[in-house]
Amino acid sequence: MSEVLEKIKEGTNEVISIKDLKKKLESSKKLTIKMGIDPTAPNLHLGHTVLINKLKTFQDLGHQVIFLVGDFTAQIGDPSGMSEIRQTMTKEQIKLNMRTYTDQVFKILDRNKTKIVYNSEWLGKLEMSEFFNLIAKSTVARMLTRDDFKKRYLNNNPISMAEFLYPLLQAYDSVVLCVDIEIGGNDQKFNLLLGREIQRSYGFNDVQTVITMPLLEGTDGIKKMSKSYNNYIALNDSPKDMFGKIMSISDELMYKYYKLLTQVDFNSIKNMHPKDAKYALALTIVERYYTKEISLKTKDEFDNIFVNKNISNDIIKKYYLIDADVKLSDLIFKSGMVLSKNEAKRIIAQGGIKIDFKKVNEDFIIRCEKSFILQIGKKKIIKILVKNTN
RNA sequence: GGGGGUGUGGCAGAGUGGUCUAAUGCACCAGACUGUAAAUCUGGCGGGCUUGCCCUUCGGUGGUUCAAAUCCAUCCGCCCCCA
Repeated sequence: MSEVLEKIKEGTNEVISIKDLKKKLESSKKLTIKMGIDPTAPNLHLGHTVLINKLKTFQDLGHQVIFLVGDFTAQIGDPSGMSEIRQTMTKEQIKLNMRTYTDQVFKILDRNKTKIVYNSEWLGKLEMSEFFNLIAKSTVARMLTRDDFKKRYLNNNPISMAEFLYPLLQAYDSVVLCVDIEIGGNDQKFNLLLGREIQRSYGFNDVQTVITMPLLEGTDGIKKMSKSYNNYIALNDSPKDMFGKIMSISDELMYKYYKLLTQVDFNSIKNMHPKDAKYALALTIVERYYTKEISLKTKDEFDNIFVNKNISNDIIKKYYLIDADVKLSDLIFKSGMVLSKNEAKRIIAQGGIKIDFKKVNEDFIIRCEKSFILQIGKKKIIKILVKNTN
């Protein structure tokens, strides 16, 4: 039993409370574990996998895992950690995002053993009277104890009634689903704890155990991984992007990623050269979401491009040059790799353009004689194919 | 309902008639150095071209003025206090 408990506790930020959890595990009842994600972005990313992995632990122990898609709550917007009012999302946006979610989840969880639910199923049908019954169970003062609400309130920043009530809806999910354990990110702590209180108000004898997981920083190493900060590594990023993004993180962050995303023993990597350790991490992650073969191939490609400066045809984007004469800046703009011609000119002026691996300046004249490789900065590489006019 | 305040570039935040494409910081992009690291340094960071000029931007609209982010009117958003 203590072995199981250790396994569950591993990597968590907090378990509230351990005593609860122990009791539940000892009851040998099949427990219901919930984790919810609002489909506010089309992709799940590695940050989410920290939670999903923990869910997987419970699944492997034979418990019932519920993956909750917050299609209803997404319309309101979780205010957690937000310093400003959230844009509400339309049903269409949400639907679009939801479509890709479940497949991505099953890259980790067992499809046959996972229950997927959508909270619009019950929240969408909630009677006004029942809704008031719910919100009567908490108080304004209680809500304002939440740090981000308090900060916003003190800074005279707006808090909409909708987001103010959000935590109650999440708590209500736990009531409807009779959840024994809820898993969430560290920033979810308030919402998760409120779930306990609300369950109690609804007459639950045993309220949910709360497990919080540390937040995974994004590739910038500062903010939490999130679509809105554009610092994420998505589960359906191409192997090349996934590999590249991991290689570009700082060493310090790499060790955190090891801790939160892999089971690798720290002792086995601490003596490695950071670069090699990072290679190993990138390989591990890409392998998990693709295959070993793909991960190895991706590494080769990566080395080819960035170490050997040797680019093979099948790994770069292609662009067909049709016109006979094109200015360099126009070509760069037309290739779609920059947003404006001015930007193209700027990059040229700053020496950021290479053609066939040689730096070129603005006087460079493009000859429509043979195909060539165009590099814009370090990361954008495309091959320009000269269309044969005859 | 009454009173006060506020709205500036992706974000934060200066600017209260011309010198404003708008200080500064963050973010972002490029270069140098590297391990496509990080840190640091340098440059850039609205659009267009015939590179010197043109066009567009300070919540929206209208106005005053030779000249408006800045003044006036009006509308919209947001915050606070009183009820």
